[in-house]
Amino acid sequence: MSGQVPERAVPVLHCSISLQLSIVYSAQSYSAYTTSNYLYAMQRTEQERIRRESLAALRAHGIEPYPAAEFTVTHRSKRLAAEFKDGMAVTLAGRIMSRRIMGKASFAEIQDSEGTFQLYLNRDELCPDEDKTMYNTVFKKLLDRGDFIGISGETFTTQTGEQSVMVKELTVLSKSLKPLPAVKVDEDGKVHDAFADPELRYRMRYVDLVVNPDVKATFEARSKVMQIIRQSFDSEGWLEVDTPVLQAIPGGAAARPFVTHHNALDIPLYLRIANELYLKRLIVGGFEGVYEFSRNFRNEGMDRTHNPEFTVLELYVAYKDYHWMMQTTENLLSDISEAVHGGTKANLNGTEIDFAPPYLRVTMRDAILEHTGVDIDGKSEAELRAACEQVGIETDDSMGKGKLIDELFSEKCEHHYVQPTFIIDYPVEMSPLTKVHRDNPAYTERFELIINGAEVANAYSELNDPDDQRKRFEDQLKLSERGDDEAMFIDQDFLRALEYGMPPTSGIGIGIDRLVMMLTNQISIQEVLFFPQMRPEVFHQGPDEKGLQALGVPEAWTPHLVGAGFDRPEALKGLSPGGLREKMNGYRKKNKLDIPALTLEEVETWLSARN
RNA sequence: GACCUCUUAGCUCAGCUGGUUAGAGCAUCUCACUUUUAAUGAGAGGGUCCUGGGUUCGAGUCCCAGCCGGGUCACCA
Repeated sequence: MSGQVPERAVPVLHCSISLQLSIVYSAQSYSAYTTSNYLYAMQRTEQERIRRESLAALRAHGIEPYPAAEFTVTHRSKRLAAEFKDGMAVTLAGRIMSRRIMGKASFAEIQDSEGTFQLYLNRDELCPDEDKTMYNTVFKKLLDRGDFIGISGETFTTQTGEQSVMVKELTVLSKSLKPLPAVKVDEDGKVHDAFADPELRYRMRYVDLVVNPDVKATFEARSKVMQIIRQSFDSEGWLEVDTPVLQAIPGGAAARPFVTHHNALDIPLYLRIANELYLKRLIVGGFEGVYEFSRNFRNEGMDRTHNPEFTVLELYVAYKDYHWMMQTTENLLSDISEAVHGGTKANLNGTEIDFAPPYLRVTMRDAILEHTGVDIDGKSEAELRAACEQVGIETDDSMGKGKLIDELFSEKCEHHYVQPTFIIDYPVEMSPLTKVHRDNPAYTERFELIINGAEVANAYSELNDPDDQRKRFEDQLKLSERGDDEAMFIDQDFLRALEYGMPPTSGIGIGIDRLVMMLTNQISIQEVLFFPQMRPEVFHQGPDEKGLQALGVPEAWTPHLVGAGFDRPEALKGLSPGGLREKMNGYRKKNKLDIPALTLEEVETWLSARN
């Protein structure tokens, strides 16, 4: 086809409809072209229909909208902007994000992985010969916002001073069939008509990432955080490892696990709630430092700081203690902040957080004393329970000393610590995997890092005395018998490993999702997870006339069942024959259908075939 | 799991005390336009007002139930 305006009239329209059907009903025979299928295809939005027409028209012009061949670029947008000189020959690829068509010349924005760049398309530059199809038809009519193209051309600066590429060659790389949200940014950088609905953004993160550059930046920061940690740990010679996600005993933390079943072994398996006990086994095995970015799973509530699956960086280093780990942690966080922000300071919800070391160290006893007036030192369980009641914390009989102290801290103290603070020396009852404090056996060598009132890291001088560890597990078992459903399971193999001997070791778990939240000024964990957990979306599958006919519904009736909303066999589930008959005969009357009314027997046959 | 709240065009949103054919901007389509940039000018099309009941002469609007999302709480070392 040569030149001139595209015919979007009847022939192209037919072509596009048959194309839609072949895609939508590829699993069915092509003869499934019936009234209701036609209607279903027509239910697409106008904009989608037009894009499919353009898709078919591109093919009619001999242009494959989804070519297989590699397309090699010379530049990406950010680097090109940095190295920009007039007169460079460049090749770029990306998504068309906007077009400003002015007759025989146009401007367009192309977006690649680094950002956007302006293109200038001039009819006679793009099409120096007689045939102006590529500009008049392909670019102006058949391409849309969202399509991927590759271009080659020459750089120049426009009258208004904008870096641009004069396009000499244009290659269609991929046609987009759904319109992107129409987000616009004005000259003050203000965003108009933002794509902001959280449900749509999380369910269709791919769209979110395309139209919201800040979202992309958040995830780039997340990746940067992990990259800095790897670099830092690898340079120490510590080993990145993988340990089981499917565990027979969900150990290392106290939380409700997800349960699954292994068929061959015929046993229940749990998705890990922590990987701690496995990494310690590796220290027993002789590695000096091991770390893992562990995806953990906890079958608990979801809110803006909890997702059922989340990522914890666990690090264990032999011959170290928790003081060393505090220094290591504050230096690491400072380095991470430098890498992400170019400095140690980060803004979080209007508050400036400073990651520069050293961080304040406050013992748990002092923290509780300061914020509640209660001195936990030497208190019995009964005294602690009374103290809790006194400051307005509800208690019950299942709560032991550890849990009572934990309530005092998390209810009354934790939120006071906004700047990074190490809360240290936790009571022994709430730390079953931690070595007792070198100076006082009522406490343990444990710290948590609190930032903006939330726990970001948890670390110990690891308990390596096997007999003490066994006793601590047994204490947990007693708690569990009292009804504390968070108490830990006993892992006999882990105890055996300790009996072979584990060097003194310090370990830490850093909540990566929360750390990224702190560094990227996000108050919801969903903003730092590409695909946060959501209730599954219900998709409308479209009508299944063959399925209805298999139940005995005559061909004359199937389109009308579909029209009345009974569009698949499943839609008939649990209906009463009388009710369905009445409804469909009513539909027949209302639409003046020229087919015999349904009998009760007929409808009963369909339903009994279904149920 | 409990309570509160929201859902209107592809996107962002108006829609009063229930009242004619549900509106706007952007996006889309048609036409014009060879350095624009939230391009511009003229015209056009586009709606399951989340779903299902109810009240009413009449429901986007009021009532009841429910879905999805959001929030608060519970749960959560």
